[in-house]
Amino acid sequence: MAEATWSVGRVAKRCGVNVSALHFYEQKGLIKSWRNCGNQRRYKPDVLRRISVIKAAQKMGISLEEIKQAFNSLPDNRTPTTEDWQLLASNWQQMLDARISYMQKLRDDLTGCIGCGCLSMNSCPLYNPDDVLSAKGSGPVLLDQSSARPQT
Amino acid sequence: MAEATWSVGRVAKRCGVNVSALHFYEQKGLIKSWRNCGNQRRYKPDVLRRISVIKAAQKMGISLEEIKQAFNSLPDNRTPTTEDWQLLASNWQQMLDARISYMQKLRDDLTGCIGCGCLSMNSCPLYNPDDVLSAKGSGPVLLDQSSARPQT
DNA sequence: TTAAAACCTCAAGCTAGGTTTAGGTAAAGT
DNA sequence: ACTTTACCTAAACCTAGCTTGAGGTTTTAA
Repeated sequence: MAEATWSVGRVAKRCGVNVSALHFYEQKGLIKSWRNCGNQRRYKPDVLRRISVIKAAQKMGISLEEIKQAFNSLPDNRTPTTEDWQLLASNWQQMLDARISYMQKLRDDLTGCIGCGCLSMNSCPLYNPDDVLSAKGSGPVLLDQSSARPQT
Repeated sequence: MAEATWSVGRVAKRCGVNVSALHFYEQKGLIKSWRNCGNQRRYKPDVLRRISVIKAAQKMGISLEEIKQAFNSLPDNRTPTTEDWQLLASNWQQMLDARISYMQKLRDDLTGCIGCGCLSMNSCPLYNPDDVLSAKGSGPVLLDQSSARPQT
């Protein structure tokens, strides 16, 4: 059985994040801790899963705010079960599927459009901002693609 | 034939971006202009395509810096041809394909892992930061997913 | 001809997702 | 006992990708 209580440094090391990131997540309400008699943070083991999920979700382009929302669907009074986590995951899977199709459409548009003569500026997705392509802000952050790129 | 010269406001309106964004892109070296006698920016029509490409590329998670690099492969002395643009596009397509596979792997990992019992913490991709999943920074920005999400 | 709309520059501000620094306390190893 | 390591808080700083504001000029429309 895993140990019942974790210090911030151990959690950080185990999860491959900085202590400062854990402070940050706590401040944003994504994880919780209690304090020992010397005011140091102590964590229940399930914080490890939370952090793993945070990191995985970020790679899917999900913002901390959205992750927080999703975490709100987890039970407050008990350690989340397998089913709790799977429910959460299934929502994200739908989103991922949507995102994947979107990327595929983008790739196809790129193929069809980027080099087109654009005889018809009114119908070209590249030229027309009001298309599916239009953006309102600078969306979520995606993946570290170092693994998927030739070089950086 | 399209008009031979564009003001910043007209370009902005046509492309669905703010004037401030055009200033910004110019400052970053992504687009060029010359000035009229009253010091106002004037653009050649091919700036429209550049901006469209910038916006499309951003939706694919490509940073302005990377877009700038790609633009460096375009000819300096003449308006880029269809072939010039297609060469640029084909590189990005490969990257997009890689990114799509990565997302698919993530989705599968999520399915397999998020709710697992994690009897084996040493082999679970979600628990182990040194996996493919590991990130060094907060990668490129992806897509406005407003169109691909249930609600926001 | 005059007023409004568009343009200019430069600097500061904003959001996300953290990191860094400073100054101080607690816990652990020797 | 003492020294090192870990931890604490608060505030400042960082990058990307812009936007906003201030103060002034140019173009355009009536």
